[in-house]
Amino acid sequence: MRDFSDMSAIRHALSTKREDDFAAWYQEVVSAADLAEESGVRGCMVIKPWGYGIWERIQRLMDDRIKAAGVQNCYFPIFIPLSNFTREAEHVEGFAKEMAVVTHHRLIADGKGGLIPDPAAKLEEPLVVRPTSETIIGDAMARWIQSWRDLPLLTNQWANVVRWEMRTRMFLRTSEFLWQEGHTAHENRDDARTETLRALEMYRACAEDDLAIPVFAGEKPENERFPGAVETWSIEAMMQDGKALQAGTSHYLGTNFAHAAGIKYQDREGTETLCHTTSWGVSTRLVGGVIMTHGDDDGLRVPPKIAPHQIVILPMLRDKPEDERLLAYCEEVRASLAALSALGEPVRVLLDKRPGKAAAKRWDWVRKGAPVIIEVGSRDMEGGKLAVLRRDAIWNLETGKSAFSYPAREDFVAGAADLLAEIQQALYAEAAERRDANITRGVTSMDEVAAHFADDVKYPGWLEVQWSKPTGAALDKVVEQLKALKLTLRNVPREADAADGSCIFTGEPAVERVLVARAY
RNA sequence: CGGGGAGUGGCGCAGCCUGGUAGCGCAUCUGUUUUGGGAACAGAGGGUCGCAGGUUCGAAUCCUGUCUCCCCGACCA
Repeated sequence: MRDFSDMSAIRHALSTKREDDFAAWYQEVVSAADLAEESGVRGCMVIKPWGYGIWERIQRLMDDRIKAAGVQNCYFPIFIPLSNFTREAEHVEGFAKEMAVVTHHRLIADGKGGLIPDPAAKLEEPLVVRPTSETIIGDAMARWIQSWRDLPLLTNQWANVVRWEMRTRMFLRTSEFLWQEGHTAHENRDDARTETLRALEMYRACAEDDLAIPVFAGEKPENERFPGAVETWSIEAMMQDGKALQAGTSHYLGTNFAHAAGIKYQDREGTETLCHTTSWGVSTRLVGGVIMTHGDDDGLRVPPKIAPHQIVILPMLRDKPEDERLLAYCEEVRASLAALSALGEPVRVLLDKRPGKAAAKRWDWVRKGAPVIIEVGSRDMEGGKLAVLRRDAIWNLETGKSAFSYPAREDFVAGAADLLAEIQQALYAEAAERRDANITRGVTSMDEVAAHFADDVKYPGWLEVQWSKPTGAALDKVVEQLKALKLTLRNVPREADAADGSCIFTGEPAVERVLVARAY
């Protein structure tokens, strides 16, 4: 991994640099960019307006893609009867250890000023707070599908889910998180697999085009499969510390869940047949991915497509009567920018009229990562100019000062849409270049793997190795070997070259190339 | 869930070992002087020290329990 910067003389907006302590830096960004805060409830966070605004943008863009594919939104209950889970053995085993369970429906006074669950109000059957909704949506599908004419059934829901995680991190792994889960049912394997891959490519497009995060889309190895799935596919992104983040998953579930829930249809010949189902999801974890892909030592940098405010205007108020004229001028600038269209949508501009010095507010917006920050003083107003700061390049590396430019107002407005598109592209290019520079190919032995990931190697990045795709016990052995080095198998990228060597683990002829990395 | 660390004004911390009426920096508010780039000075407000018990004349400080956060591990689409 290349150096984050050689700008040691610069006074950055954060106190922790990525290079010094990436985990501490991450937490500082979450708090300094005003994204989220601890709630006092284990593993649960309060998502603040700027953080939620980014999530809402992601939601909007993803929802458009989902609907464009003909998938319809629904909403299913948060509570799932415990017995639903016992129908699919692997599924229950996969989630049993991390489920929150509701057992009572009433509280009574404990006589000591507190409240306890009323023993008389114990539920006949405990309700599980959904960790994912395959089982309850499967029930609905079984009711909704009778004929081949009812297929495919394409549904999605935006919801919160709860998984009682042992170790949590803001956005990356929280006990409760927000996500979308698509659930579809099809006539046959081919149709279901096509849908699984459609969703996967939708995630790739959203990650790369909207979040500016380059990803590898590919199939997960057998040991990483979703409980109950026949195939699990993922998009994998490289964070700035070289670790991998699984940013979205798409599963081909075969007939496993259809069998468990009785999702059947009469085919064209009148034969009762099990459906083939899929499920796919992305979550608020994507916000964590944005932070660790685009954040820098001054805070977050939000790609324009998902920035709640793409351009922020800061009037240099003096707390004097002439402020009014300046504000009126800034409002004109705001209106002319808001009338533009950039990246396919109206430009989102904020005129930040809060009292306070422009410089202080500027650093606020730098930490939050607004793509473009404009400062306007009375002299700018007289000269018809603006002071413009691009968040993706805020430092003049020669002077160590903020890299303001001072275009004429009309020129800036005329070029604003292009500027936002350029920033979106620049963030993607920077991330893609960094990722590609940190993937090593051609490693042919476990000794080389161990050396590559030795403790004194600061940014080992990822390996792409050839393997024979072992299964069962042979795969378990590989996983154990990698685990000793804190490594995991990520996925087999669809676009990877064909194998032409031997398996790095077994020595047998290789059949494909798989990514190996440390992971979140 | 195992090992380690931590919870004291909004934020960051000191005080705790060796109990004796709570302190610093930043932020906030007021005033003055400034101000084209993260202002200076002066003054003011704000905390039952995570929570619950216990020991004691007296607890931020000692003891027990508990909750939450951070790091390592186990676990984890």
